[in-house]
Amino acid sequence: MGVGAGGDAGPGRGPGASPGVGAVARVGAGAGAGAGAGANLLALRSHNTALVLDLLRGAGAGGISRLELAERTGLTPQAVSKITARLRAQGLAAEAGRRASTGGKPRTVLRLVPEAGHAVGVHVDRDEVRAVLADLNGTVVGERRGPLHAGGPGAGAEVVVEEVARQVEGLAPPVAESLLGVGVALPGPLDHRSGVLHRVTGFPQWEGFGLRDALARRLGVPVVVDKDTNAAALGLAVARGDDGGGAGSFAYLHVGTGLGAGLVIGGGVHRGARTGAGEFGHQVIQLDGPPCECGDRGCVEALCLAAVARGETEEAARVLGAGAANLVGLLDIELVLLGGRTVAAAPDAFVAGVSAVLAARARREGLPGGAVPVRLAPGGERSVAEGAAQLLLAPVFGRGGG
Amino acid sequence: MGVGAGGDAGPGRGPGASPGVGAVARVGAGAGAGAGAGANLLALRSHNTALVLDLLRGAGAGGISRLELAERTGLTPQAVSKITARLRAQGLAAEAGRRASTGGKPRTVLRLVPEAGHAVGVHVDRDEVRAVLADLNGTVVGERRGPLHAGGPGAGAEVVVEEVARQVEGLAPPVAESLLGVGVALPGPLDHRSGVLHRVTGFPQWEGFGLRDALARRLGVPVVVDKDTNAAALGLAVARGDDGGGAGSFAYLHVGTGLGAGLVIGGGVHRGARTGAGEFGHQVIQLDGPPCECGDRGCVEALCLAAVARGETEEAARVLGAGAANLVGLLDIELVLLGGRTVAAAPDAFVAGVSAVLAARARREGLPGGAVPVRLAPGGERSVAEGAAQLLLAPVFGRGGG
DNA sequence: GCACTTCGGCAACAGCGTTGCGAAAGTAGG
DNA sequence: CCTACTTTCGCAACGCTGTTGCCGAAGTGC
Repeated sequence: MGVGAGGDAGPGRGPGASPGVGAVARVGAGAGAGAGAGANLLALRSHNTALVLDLLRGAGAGGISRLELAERTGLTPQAVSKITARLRAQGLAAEAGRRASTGGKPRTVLRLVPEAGHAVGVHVDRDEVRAVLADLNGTVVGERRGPLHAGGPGAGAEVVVEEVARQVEGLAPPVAESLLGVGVALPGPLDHRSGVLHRVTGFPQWEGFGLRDALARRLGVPVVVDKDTNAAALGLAVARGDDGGGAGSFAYLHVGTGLGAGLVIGGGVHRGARTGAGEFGHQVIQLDGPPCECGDRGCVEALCLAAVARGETEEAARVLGAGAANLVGLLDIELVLLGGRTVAAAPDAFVAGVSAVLAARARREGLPGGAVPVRLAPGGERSVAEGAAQLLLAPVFGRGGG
Repeated sequence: MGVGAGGDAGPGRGPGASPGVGAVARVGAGAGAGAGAGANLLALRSHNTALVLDLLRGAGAGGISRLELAERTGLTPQAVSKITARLRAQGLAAEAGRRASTGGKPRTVLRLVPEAGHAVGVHVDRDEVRAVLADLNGTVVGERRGPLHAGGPGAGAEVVVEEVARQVEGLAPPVAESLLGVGVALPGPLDHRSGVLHRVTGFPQWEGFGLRDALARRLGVPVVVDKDTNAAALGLAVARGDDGGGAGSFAYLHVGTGLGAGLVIGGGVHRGARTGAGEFGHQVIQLDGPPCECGDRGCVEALCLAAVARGETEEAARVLGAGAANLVGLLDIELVLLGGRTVAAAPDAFVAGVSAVLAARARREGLPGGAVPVRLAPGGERSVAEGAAQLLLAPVFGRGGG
């Protein structure tokens, strides 16, 4: 029944209960990174179990029958029955009514039991810490906010650890069996794999701080850190659903006080060799153009934000569109999503402006399928925190990410 | 003993001999595209077998012992013994001497039997067709060249099919049991999945032609088509070896009569949603700059080639570097490789110029690890054809690509 | 010649998905 | 109400996977 968080992705919490979600989160058995990648039977089971869980989640409250699961996964109905029986025994799935009959025994509908697992997502912003408690569905079942006073010199990163820990403990007792861990999203470059911060924008004193391990020690649960744009992109990827296990790819472009991006390729966040991918803002689109804060010239961020400051929203959108077109051409993604405060101030203008650039590009190329669509990213101010929670939830459903 | 080519990736060739390489090439069991992605025992075996084959290939003539294979894959020695026994029975692997003893029984060294499988790689260029016959190691064991007279209007794509078929048949009888198939690399946009050409540069009359299926029908063996830059990048990825199963990522930038790129992420070629990724040349780095042939303005290709035409190699390299820096920032890749005739004309200048831009970027970022290295792509004029052969060989070793 | 170390295959095993088959639970028709 | 049919789904046996326990094979070192 219990959902022990295992000891995979961070410091464990002592001997957990029966093998639960944690054991599932491991594998992938796929072409991921890592050394060996040899797959054994446990890996096989974990992979298929995660696949089934992902479909159950995608089905939502409506549920999904065993035979549908079999069709979608390519597994035999009997294999699905075994897997779902295990999930029901673990409390992760449950029967939920039955479909209308088509002339025979009606299909039994299965659904995910969202309460079987939880994760905390924390959004550390410039002046605020926002934490949400999400269940397996990603539904927010608790929220807390608090100011962040770490701006002053001398106020080290420990202050942030303490503030984040306070918010987390206020949301969920760390001994709760269903707590998978805590995901923390914050701006600026950092190393996702090691959990070490690098020159986070606005907080120079955090350079080199090992936030993940410090917070994991403090809270006693697994912790994952990532860039805010990656968290937002992950949240959007989950929200989209993507065929259940699809190869969905899109770029989330965030225009706020800065300009960043989160890339989703094959259903998972693409982080790159040093987990620094997605640096969209300092893409040069105007050789020898106006200087940017980063020291280079003609960056998208500098051009776009300058246009915004001048009140020329159309020009800002055109610049953003040029950067997006470069990105689309290089990666051949399917969708561009726009978000952030600046976009929210004039959503239609930005969507139209970026769309126009991509449409012109598609016309020139003449490729079948038409232009890559541009849409406003759904979700409100809480979406980064929700995405941060998905940093822990997604692996349960086989969305390890790159 | 025989290595039937199975019937996976294209029209089969009738009932093959014993299950061989073809059966291995299928799976991945991973996070690839496709619908189901449910993994069964066959998928598991194929995955692990491909992994072992990849390590055997990477070990080269020196070979590798069973225990080393076990360490590298994470499998138990006994599992490796079973897998290698199967491979030896199929003729894909063989014992090759033994290591020096370390106080006990010396390890038996295993090696790949390259002659157990072959693939033909064809490079269709503007005025020439070049075909190579490669064994499992990728070693070229046969080569043919012939002129291509398809430029004239009216000369349809069938002429090319016939010319390619003639070269292939001259190299390898299509009934040879060890022939896995034919890979064809050609310039310009095309759909890798369906094998349909789109406006191949220089051959407008090929628009919409289903080259893959036409050639497969003509030859009776599986055919795969891809962009020339992707083929070259795949060849480079294989040549690098990459830890055996590593997450190697790099960009191959080709500067010839045009400017293209092949992206390797996670050891496989990244092709994107519509298999059109890697369009590096028409990345805009000079908003409202000089017009490009593509109809846009300020593309890298236009700027770079114009600088080359003016004799300003340094400026050309700087422009290329700016594009490469954008790419590195977006994807966080580990390496940039340069190739093509234009680069070959002044290799040091290009490598130095691109390096300088990336070094400056790394200095600004201040990230650990230093700048992304820039190197000249190894291999000569034959490398695209060799890479095209890898389109068939790579899947045998689990390098499906994205 | 003996003790020791290390490699690698044989045999038994647990666990995976698969297949064959039958019980359960509906609809359709008398 | 009863029967015939369809469809779902679980039990049991099966083949195959990697794993474990064990032992012979083949070296080194004393």
